[in-house]
Amino acid sequence: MSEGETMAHWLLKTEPSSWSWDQQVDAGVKGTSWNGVRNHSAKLHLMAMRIGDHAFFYHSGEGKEIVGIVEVTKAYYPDPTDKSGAFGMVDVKAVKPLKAPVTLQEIKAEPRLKEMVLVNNSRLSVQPVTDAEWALVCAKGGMG
DNA sequence: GCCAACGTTGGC
DNA sequence: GCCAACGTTGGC
Repeated sequence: MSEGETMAHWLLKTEPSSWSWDQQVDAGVKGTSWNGVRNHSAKLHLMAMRIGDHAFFYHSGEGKEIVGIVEVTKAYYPDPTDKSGAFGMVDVKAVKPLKAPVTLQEIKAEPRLKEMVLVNNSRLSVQPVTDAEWALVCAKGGMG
């Protein structure tokens, strides 16, 4: 990353029944590949991620809350589980859990977060998060 | 369990 | 290249 450049922030969504925060933590500092993305918008965001970027780890379905923060440890590369070769993935490792998970309900109740992709396009599995949104959610999560 | 939103597929 | 049908996601 070049001098003075701010790190981008993201949000990664997962069903805890298929991949949970606890599993991410168990994966340790080595991290794991964030595979299985099969959506072109999500792919573009994955491609824009760089090593060191941070992302919220969101549990959809059961929970519906941001539970932790992960860090990108490897930039976009081909996803071997995609036979077509069209999609790729990044590697992420768990950084830390939020002191208090921030629920979708809380996010929707906060006017300053009404532009969050999570609110407006909840189906997108890889989302950009603005610096302001990042700071607000961190504060709500006791990470201020 | 329902259904709206969205992406993908396939016939034309 | 359009669009209807279909499947999936995910909040409610």
